[in-house]
Formats: sequence, structure tokens, C-alpha cells
Amino acid sequence: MTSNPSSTTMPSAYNPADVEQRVYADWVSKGYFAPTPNPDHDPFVIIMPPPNVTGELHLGHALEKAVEDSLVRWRRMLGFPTLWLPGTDHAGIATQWAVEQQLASQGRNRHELGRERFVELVWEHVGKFGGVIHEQSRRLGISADWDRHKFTLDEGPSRAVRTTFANLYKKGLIYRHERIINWCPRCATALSDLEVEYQDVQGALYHIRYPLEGESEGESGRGITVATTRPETMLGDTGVAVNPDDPRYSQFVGLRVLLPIMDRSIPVVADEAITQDFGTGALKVTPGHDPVDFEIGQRHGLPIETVIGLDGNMTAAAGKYAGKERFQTRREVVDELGTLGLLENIEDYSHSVGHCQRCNSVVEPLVSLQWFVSLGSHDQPDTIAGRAHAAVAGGEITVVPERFTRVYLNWLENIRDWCISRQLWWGHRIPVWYCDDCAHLTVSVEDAAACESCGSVEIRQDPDVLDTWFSSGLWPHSTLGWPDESDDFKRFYPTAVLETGYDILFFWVARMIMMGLENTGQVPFRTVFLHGLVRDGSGAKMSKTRGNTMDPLGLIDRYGTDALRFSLTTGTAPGNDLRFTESRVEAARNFANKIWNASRFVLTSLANATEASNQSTLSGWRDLRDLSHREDRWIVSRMDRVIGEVNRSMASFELGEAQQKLYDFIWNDFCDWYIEMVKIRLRQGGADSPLPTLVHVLERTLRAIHPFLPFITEEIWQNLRERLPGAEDLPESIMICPYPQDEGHRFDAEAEDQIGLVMRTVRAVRNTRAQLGIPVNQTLEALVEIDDFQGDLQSAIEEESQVVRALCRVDPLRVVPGGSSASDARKGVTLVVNPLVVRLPLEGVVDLSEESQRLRNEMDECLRNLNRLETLVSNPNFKAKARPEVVQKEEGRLAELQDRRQRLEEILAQLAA
RNA sequence: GGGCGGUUAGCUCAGUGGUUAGAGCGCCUCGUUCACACCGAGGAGGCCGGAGGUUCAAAUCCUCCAUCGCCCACCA
Repeated sequence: MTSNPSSTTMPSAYNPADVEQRVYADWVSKGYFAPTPNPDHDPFVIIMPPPNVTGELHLGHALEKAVEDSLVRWRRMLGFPTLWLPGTDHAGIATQWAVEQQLASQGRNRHELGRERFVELVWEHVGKFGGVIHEQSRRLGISADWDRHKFTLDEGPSRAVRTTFANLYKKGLIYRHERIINWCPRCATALSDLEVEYQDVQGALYHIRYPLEGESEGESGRGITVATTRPETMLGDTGVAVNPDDPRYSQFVGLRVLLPIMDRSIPVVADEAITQDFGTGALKVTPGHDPVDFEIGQRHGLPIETVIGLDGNMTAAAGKYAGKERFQTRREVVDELGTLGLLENIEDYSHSVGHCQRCNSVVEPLVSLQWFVSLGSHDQPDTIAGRAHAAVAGGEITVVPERFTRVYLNWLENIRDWCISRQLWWGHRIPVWYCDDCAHLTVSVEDAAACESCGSVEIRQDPDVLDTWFSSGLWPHSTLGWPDESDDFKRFYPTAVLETGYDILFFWVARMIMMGLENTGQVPFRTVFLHGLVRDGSGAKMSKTRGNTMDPLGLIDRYGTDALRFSLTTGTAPGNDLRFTESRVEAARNFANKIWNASRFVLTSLANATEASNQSTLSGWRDLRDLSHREDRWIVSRMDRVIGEVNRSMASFELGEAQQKLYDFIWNDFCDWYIEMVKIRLRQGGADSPLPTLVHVLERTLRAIHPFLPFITEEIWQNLRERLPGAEDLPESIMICPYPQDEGHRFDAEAEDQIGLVMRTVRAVRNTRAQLGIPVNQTLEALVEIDDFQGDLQSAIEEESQVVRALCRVDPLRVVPGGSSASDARKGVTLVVNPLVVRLPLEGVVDLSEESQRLRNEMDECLRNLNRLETLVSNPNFKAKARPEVVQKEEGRLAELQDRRQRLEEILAQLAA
């Protein structure tokens, strides 16, 4: 690396602002983000979910990118040729809506401008705000291959869109049909089922009497009373339906009623879809404005009346209400019915009403001519839906967390054809040309100049554009070059992992699987990895209108990128929503600072070591052969175990687990214990310097945590590389180093046991000191009793005695045979630290009755546990059925507790004497 | 109406069969010469929503209930 750390000495607190921009620029300039060939591994590819082109970075993006970058960095360090391909989505309806809002604020609208000028304006808007989000994303330190960035409206992806359309059309899988669809009157476009959001609305159920034909309105007499939440649609009623089994209405079936206001005669039909106990049991049928009514109408040959127009106003078919706004019409119709005496009841009624996902207008179902993709059915293997279903049901694609598998399959099992045409101006225009002369439809990848049937040049392109998700559905293959057999497509498709929020499982993930299989015959990715939503501290969805958003860039400014990333991805399980508060970032920042200072300690120790005594020993830091010190063997063993666990967690997408393990290791094992132990030896100097181990563990741990904390690890790495004698040949960046693996041969159970005992001893003494309020600077005398006096334990404790002495301020510390110091017991505190007994003669400091009470409490607890364990172990079923290693473990524990009981008994007896 | 998820320490959450259930934050006590006060040492605090069941063994698996949240769905 050519850039240097900002200063020659590391400041006492990590300052991300000094580091991040410089380090990122260097990574980019070195080209590390591009895939590096490696014949030993298949490529690891993630296609980044393309954000909306004029969007801005929010915490959801930050979470997504943090997760993906960690996976990508980990794989890259493992040696996989790794590609993370970024892109941007034109976001048809969202972007058009944004520009329309701007126009509206100037009192203008797109129709005044005309299509061409409006689209130019959108491009200007994109020119101004497009790319902002990726500039912001770079501050997250993400290692995406920016050179491969794709935009959905780029030439390549656009050609993929047209090619797909043409292919599907030729296969008969895209068709144009008049059908009832969801219409947003504000956006003036059709919407797919998914783009409609249902919200509960407090409305009313109006009971309206339709007189039998021949009766006059208002006459109290026979008739059928229907119930509706949308009285204005009655103007378009073409029938009344009742359940065939409903005795109340059986005599009406086949008769006709008079539609009030419109004075139209409409038939009464019988249909199974009618629920007898809802409302009045009679349904007014409006095939033009309700999906259910549409189907009933189809079954009974009822005509379709369109009384609400594309603009949300009533049409000429609405008689005297023509031209009136739909909700105004509702009020007036209700009034008129009241006047006519036909309004029998109005009851409060809460029901769910579809709203436009984008602009929140009430969606109007209406009949119109649209393009659809025929998806078939999940149980027909040769259909789009069938293949998409089989790919997941058959395990070719794995969904993580697993519970979303069923969600996905259920959705496909109920899927209907996909309405893909949008009456918008911003997007991929439908590649269909209509011939004025012969009415033929020319479908073409290239712009058509003439009708392919009659050659006429009097052709007009379909004015509509395609659903944004149509192009996003092609994303994994269209970004890699499809429909060309490009190198990237051959190398990188199918991709490995698709990581995104569970909220777009249907919108995007399902569509990619459908379209990927359709176009390439292969799944687009092997694993779908879903994350949850970022919520605010009280669990509410973050949104600008709620005003509860947090700006990721502000958090980066205050705490650093690494802290933000760590806080978003730790302490949460995959797929779960995350309640996010600033205190999480603060905690992560503190952790980063802890790493920084531990590193500073190592580097300072390096600098302080005398040249002569350390040059030679230091050279062994990389492979650490034949470690003589127990502490060194302990920390290396612990580290390797953790690294093994981290790799396993990563492989199963448990990023939070992986990070937690590293956090605990670094903070507890490395900083709180190892560094503190090692200070003693460093102060003493001497031949058996801990420096090689210290450097080894730091270096390896930095690599292990680099995928999560990319900036700080790089900065420390550079410091290390610069200041560590003989380290010049290390790779020039931590991000191109190999990821550490556990080396099982370095697991050292003995060192872990013995250091564990040292730690327990130190804690016990510290605890006593704190309880008794013994000042820190007052040293205590201590006797450590060991039963098997001549054994390994004795030498171990004696070798570690200076550690114990330093860490809990005891001196002198004498190791004696078990029971030999019993006569001192009376004078102080006795700690049972199996298999040791530690005696602290504290005559006068400790109240002996309190001490014996403390011991009795300990004994009580011991007996409680013993009781439980004895029952367990003496149960013959336990030995017969439990796994042998569990039996062994529990028996060991039992023996230890028995041992402990005996010691406590002895001590209590001595105290009583 | 169907489905899914949550319910674990004061708060936010980890923890899918096996020691005495963990973390961060907060709280209490003590401590700043020697990496870090963005710190250290010690501590308090939980019958893991309830009830049954399976099992040698349940926070963990099953059933039911309660409660909160989300998704899907054409009862107007």
C-alpha cells in the first residue's frame, strides 16, 4: 500500500475520519474489488439489489450492504474469485412520481409538457440525483466492483428486457387482454396486485333496497335489499346476486329488479360466491368495478358498465353524475337514495381498502386492456410458476432463514397472471408496434420501422412502459450480459447468493427466479438470504413521514463506518427485524476503540523492546513453533477455536454469531486476560518474550474480523506492516490476505484448563477483596493448597504464580500441600476454587461469623446442585440413553461437586473448632 | 379467514435438547503513573408469557391458551 497511516504514532483514540476516505480510495485504486481468477474455487457472486436511481441511502441500505460486504470480503479472503456487482434501478413509478410532485409544486403537470419533454425532465432529475446513493454507499466501505455497475435503462439491460418480451410473446406467454385490474387514478396507471397496499378504513355499510320491477321507487313493498361499502358503484350495477341455497331469496332468482336512480332493469342471479350471513345476503353486482363482481358477471353473462373513469371521475355511463368525482358521487348518491326512501340502513363498518403503494390514493378496480405474463400454475411443471416453485421446493435454491421457504411457496401457489403494462412515461417502452393498415402486432427487439406483416410504415408503438419489476426480474442475468453469451455471463451465472430484505421476496426475488429460469434455464442464485427491517427504538417502521429516520451518514460522521456496520449486524438473528438505537452504534464504536488500543499496546511494546533481545525471537511470530508459555498456548488455542466457530457461523449465514464470538474473544480473552498477563513478562524482559504470540494473535484476529470492520483493521494492519521488523513482505492490504482457519493441532485443552483455573482463582480473590473493601494497593498473603502436591498442577500454579500475584495483588503466594495450612484457616477467608483451596489470612479484617455464613451459603448451593446431579446420574435411563460424552461430562461434574462439598465440610469444621 | 414471527435481566436482544441461561445498554460499589474512562475490577438483577405433553434431560420439541406484531386473502 502506498498511502501511509496518518501519523507515525497511533492516537490514543481511533479516529475514523482520519482513515476511511484515504483507505477506501486506496482499495479502489488497487483494483481489489474486481474478481481475481482462481482455478481452485468456483466464483462467488452477489448481485447487489439495485436501489432506486434517485434514492438516498437509509439504514436499510446500510444494513444490506454491511451484510453483503461481510460475506463478500470473507469469500474473497478465502480465495474465491469474488464479484459483487452494483447497479441502479430506474424505478418507473417512483421516479416519475417524484418528478411529477416537483411539477405539481410549480402548478404544472406532465400532460402540459408532453411525453418527450417530460422524459427529458426525468433524465435531468436523474442526472442531478442519480448516483448520489452510490456515492453515499462508498462511505460504507463496500467492496463492490464499481466498474461493472449497471443501470436498468442501459443499453444491455434494456436489450435483455426487449428480448425477454419478444421471446415470451412468441411463446404465447405474454398476451394482451381486457380484464379488471387495479388502477391508480392519481398515477393514471395500472398496478399489479402486489403494488396495492390494503389499509383498514373506517367506512359504512349502506343497505339499499332495489324494488322489484313493476313497483315504483319509494313504494314500500317487495324488493331486495343489498349491502355495499361503495354506493357510487351502484350506477354501474348490472345484476343482483344471491346464494342459490338462501331460502329468503329463492323466489327472486330469475326475476328482475329496478336499479334506482338509473332506472334500469337488472336480473337477480344465483351464485355460490355469495355469503348468506354477510350484510343482507344479497350482493349488488358491478362487474366493471369489483373483481369478485367481474367474475360473477362473467359466469352469468352480465354486461360490464364502466361508470368510473381513468381519472377517478364518473363517466358518461353514470348518467347525471357524469364528470363528478367518485367520492363526491358517493355522498350524493347516498343523499339521493335517502330522498327516494331506498336507503334502509347505514352501519359503521371497518374494512380494508386498496391504496396505491406509491401515492397512497385509493385504488379503483376497473376494466381495461393490458399486457399480462402468463405464469401458469405451481403444479404444472412446464409453466413459469411451476418451475419457480420446483426450484425452491426441490432444494435447488435454499432460502435462509428457512421459514421464508413456505411463504414463497404459498405465494406461488396462489399466483395469478402478472399485469406488466404501466401507463407511465418513464421506463422500458413496450416493444410492440400496431399497424394502422392491417392491425398486425409487430413485436421486435430492435425498433420496428415497418409492419412485419404488410410492410406498412403506418405503425405506432404501444405507448405503455413495462412494470419496473419486469426489468429487475432479469437482473442477475441481464447485468452479466445476457442475452449475449458474454464472458461474465458464462463465468458468473448462476450467482451464489441473493441477499435482500424479506419485504421484497415476492416483488423481486420470486420474479428473478421465474425470469431467470425462463430465460437461462438455470436458477439465478443458489441461496436467498433475507434480512429484516430496521425499525426505530420503539419498534415502528422508519419513514420520512413519521420523522423517525436516522441518517447513516450522520452516524458514520459521529461514530465511524465500522461502528455503524457492526451495530447493524450484531445482536440480531437472520431475518429478524432490528430495533435500532444510537446506543448500539456507540457500543460498537467502543469496541473498535478497544481493538485500536490493544493494537496500540502491541505496537508500543514492539517499539519498547530492545533491539538485540527481540529481533531474533520476533521473526518467529508467523508460525509460532513450540510455544513454551502456558499463556501463549492458551490464547492461541482459544483463538483457533473461535476462528473455527467464526468460519462455521459465516458458512451458515450467522453473521451476528460470528461477530459476537470475535467480540468476546477480543475483549475478554485477549484484552482483559492475555494482555494483562503478558504485561508482567514484558516488564521483566527476558528471552521468552510474549511478543511473537502477541503479534501473531493480533494479526490473525485482525484478519478474522476484517470483513466486519474493514477500515480499522486495514489501518492497524498498515501500522503493523510498517513497524514490524521483517514484515515488508506481507500482502500490501489486509483485504487480500487469506482468511484465517482454525488449526486443530493447536487446540490445547490442558493450557485452557490450567489458565482457566488461574482465572477462576484471580476472580475469587478479587471478589473477596471487593466484598471486604480491601484497598487495591494493599497486598494480601495467600496460601494455595493442592492435594496432589507433586503433580502437574503444582508446577502449573507455581509457574503462573506471578500472574496470579499481579492480577489480584497477592504476595507472597505460597503453594502448599492440601490441608497443611488448615491452622491458618481460622484467621481468614478460605476460597474453594476446585481443585484448589485458597486461603487468605485476614485476621481482624474479616468477621469470622460472616465468613462461616458465607461458606454455609456456598455449601447450600453446592448441595442443591449435587442433589440434582445425583438424581440424574443415578437414573439408569440416563446412562442408557444419553450420549456417552454427556454422561461423562455430568459424571465429571458430579465428582467435582462431591470434592467441593468435602472441602467445604472440612473448612466449616475447622472454623467451628 | 389463512399463515408466519415475537413473548428470556429495568431496556434492546442472542441463545433449537445436556454444567449454575448470556451480551450490550442502564443501575450499585471501588479504581485514573505504566494500551484504552470510548476504560478497569467487583456486584445486584431472570421459576425463559401461561397450562398441559414428549423425553433420562426442555428456554429449546409437540398441543392448547393468552398477548403483541407482520404477511397473505375477492365476504360486498
